[in-house]
Amino acid sequence: MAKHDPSLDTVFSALGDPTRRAILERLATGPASVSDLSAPFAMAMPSFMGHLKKLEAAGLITSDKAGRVRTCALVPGAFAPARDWLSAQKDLWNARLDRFDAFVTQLAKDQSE
Amino acid sequence: MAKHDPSLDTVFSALGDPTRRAILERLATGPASVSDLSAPFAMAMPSFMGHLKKLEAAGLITSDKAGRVRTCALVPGAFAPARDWLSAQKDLWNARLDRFDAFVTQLAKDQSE
DNA sequence: TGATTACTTAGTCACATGGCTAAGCATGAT
DNA sequence: ATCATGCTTAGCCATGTGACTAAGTAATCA
Repeated sequence: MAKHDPSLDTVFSALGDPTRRAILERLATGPASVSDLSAPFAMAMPSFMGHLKKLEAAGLITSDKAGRVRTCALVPGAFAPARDWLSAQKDLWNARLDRFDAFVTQLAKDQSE
Repeated sequence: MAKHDPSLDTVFSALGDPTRRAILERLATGPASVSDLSAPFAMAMPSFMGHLKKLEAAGLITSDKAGRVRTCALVPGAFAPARDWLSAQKDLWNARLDRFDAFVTQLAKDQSE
């Protein structure tokens, strides 16, 4: 496990906001323009752009401007570091359970001798 | 997928800080007291307690005070909501890929006719 | 009893976050 | 050429975050 992966900071922080998660859920079904994305949200454009900026800074989305329309899309595999950290955490936990189990087993064995 | 799960806010936000992730990694190997946990960090006690408070508020850890020592432990399965959201996101993405694939296949078929 | 330990509370501070309005500026439509 | 659209920039404001010091409290040790 990486000691202090700075990308996890931005990724997890970006995911910690419901607006941003909703944007990602929307983008999972396909690319969309900024105004299309912002339509469901009762929020001024600059505020909304701030969220997109964070998602892009975290590497979760890309955006490209054609004419006056900026189109956003998910970056495939961008969730991997987050998923991996959570998996590694789970593995650590299971390893601990195994050690604990071995300890208890040994204890029982010692007592029966 | 839950529409706006507020617990995801606190969980992901809690994970967005390297100090807090390090605390969780340490706790995955077993429970520890506050001062044991704080030892590796060059940080004043109240600052460190703030992190523990956030982890506990997010439901990721529990703590119990016995005498003057507060012992902290991981809450097993507390990562599940975060893992689930990421999985659901991956599924959405794969569903989109499938649709896209079907679309391309159909397109090729139409052209060949 | 008195000192030490292990938090805990209170208060301060700098900066980040998340929202807003107002105004600017290309691009595309008429 | 003019106007509407789709961002974009700039600036403001309230609140939240993460750090600190200093002082307080309760439990244990000598």
